[in-house]
Amino acid sequence: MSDTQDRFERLHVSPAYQMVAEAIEREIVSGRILPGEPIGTESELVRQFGVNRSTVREGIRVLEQNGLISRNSSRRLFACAPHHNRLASRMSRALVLQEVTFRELYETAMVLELAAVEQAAERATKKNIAELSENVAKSERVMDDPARIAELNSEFHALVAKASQNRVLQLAREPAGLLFFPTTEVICQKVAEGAVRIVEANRMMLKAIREGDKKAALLWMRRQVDDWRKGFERTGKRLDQAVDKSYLRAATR
Amino acid sequence: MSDTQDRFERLHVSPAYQMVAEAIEREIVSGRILPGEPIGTESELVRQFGVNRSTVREGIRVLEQNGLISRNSSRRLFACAPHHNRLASRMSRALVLQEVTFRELYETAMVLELAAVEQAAERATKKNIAELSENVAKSERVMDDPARIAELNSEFHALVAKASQNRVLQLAREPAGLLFFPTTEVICQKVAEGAVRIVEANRMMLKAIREGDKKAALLWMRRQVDDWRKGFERTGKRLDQAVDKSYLRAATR
DNA sequence: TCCGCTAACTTTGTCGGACAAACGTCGAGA
DNA sequence: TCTCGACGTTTGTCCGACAAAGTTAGCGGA
Repeated sequence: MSDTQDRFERLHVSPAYQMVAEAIEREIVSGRILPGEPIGTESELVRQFGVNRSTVREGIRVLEQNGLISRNSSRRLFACAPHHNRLASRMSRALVLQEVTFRELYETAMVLELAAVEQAAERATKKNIAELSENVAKSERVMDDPARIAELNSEFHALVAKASQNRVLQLAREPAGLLFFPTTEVICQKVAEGAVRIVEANRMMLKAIREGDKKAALLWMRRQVDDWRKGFERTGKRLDQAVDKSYLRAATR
Repeated sequence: MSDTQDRFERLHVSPAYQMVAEAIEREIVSGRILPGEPIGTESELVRQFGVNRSTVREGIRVLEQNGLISRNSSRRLFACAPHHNRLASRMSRALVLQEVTFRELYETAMVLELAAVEQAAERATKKNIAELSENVAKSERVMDDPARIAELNSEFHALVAKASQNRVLQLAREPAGLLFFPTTEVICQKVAEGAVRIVEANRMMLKAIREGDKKAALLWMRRQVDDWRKGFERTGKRLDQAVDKSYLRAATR
């Protein structure tokens, strides 16, 4: 047998559940099924694909995880355009499992946050500014609650990215942001003036964004991220240490 | 019945398949199961969790999509630290379905590629430089094949990001990169000197990285991304147009 | 003794059928 | 007209089964 020349290369057969997933995925990605449209019941899919319900259900799990389909309150299936935030927490988890260091996080956050605030100063809408204002106002009311400050600061930066009107940038900064900003809690606990400086910087960034003053916006963002590094080092940790798994809880909700 | 005060809030019961997935996820994320370690057979999991095999299999699909477990050649399950590349293509798809514009892509790519090349100039290892050199050499041999040039250029930028030794930055640029660089194919087809300028810029970036010359590295990167925009506009498309679904094929492989 | 081959055994992918709980619907009664 | 309950539908889960592919053990030959 083995003396005959191989004429054909092995053909790889996808499992049926994967073909089900891919078939539905194609319909959604191509736009033939629009976000919000129902996919049909499981039995319906069983009938259409001619496979068993268990098989259909495995395919559904795949698509659900990819954010391409979802179940509404009544558990019926419908298509949805995956919002990147859903995927960002997965990426954060990947980063932690890869044991990335705080330095990697810091350097990347610096680049992305600067870009975000610069574009925000250029394009923020009234609504964006209102959201940022409310965030700053809330922060000013909880200056002595490090957890709350960290949470609001995280939200502030997400809002800045949103104000940039650049969804690609929003996506790019999200995974790092999810890991980076929760660390400000520890810093606020250890460094007395931590919270004050954070909220001051945010207030100044808001002002700069409102006035369209890119220079000032960049200045205060840089100052805040720099502050983060100084504060971080003052808590006794080193930048080249890996980001702890404990930050995942905050990042993955 | 309804006149009695609500004493308890509705308790939300997760489906069994989800609990299976979460239980295994916890073990991996916490480090009690290390990447590469086997998870056990389906029957084994059936025995441990006391649920049906169909239920276990649905849980497995969830984890597989999250990149936390995988099947090796013999289809046995084992844990793995999700490599972000796996997730990046899903993010690219999310971006396309959100109909992000080429402008968003361009602006973000500019920021991220500049940061990547700057850090690469600072930290590239011999191995990184060898990889980059080989990439440039390959490109020089296929100057008249736009598809191949686009592919190699995409790889070049991925290698630059790798040379930055910053995995968070690598992750952040990947989704945009997957969509951005395939577009160079069309540009090379329409703009005569396109391929020449791309390869020249890459050659100069390689030189700058080898010499640790950040300034030059930044200059050539900026020039290449600027070139992209000019070339893009010369093909008759507008920056504010949404990224086409057709680019997904290249991005999701 | 060591190596290769065959025959079990195991595991995965798929199937058919089944049932309880939750949900939606629709008609009867207030 | 509005409310409520019976009914059918759908989902989540279970059981049992089988073919195909992979793995292991044992056997025979060199």
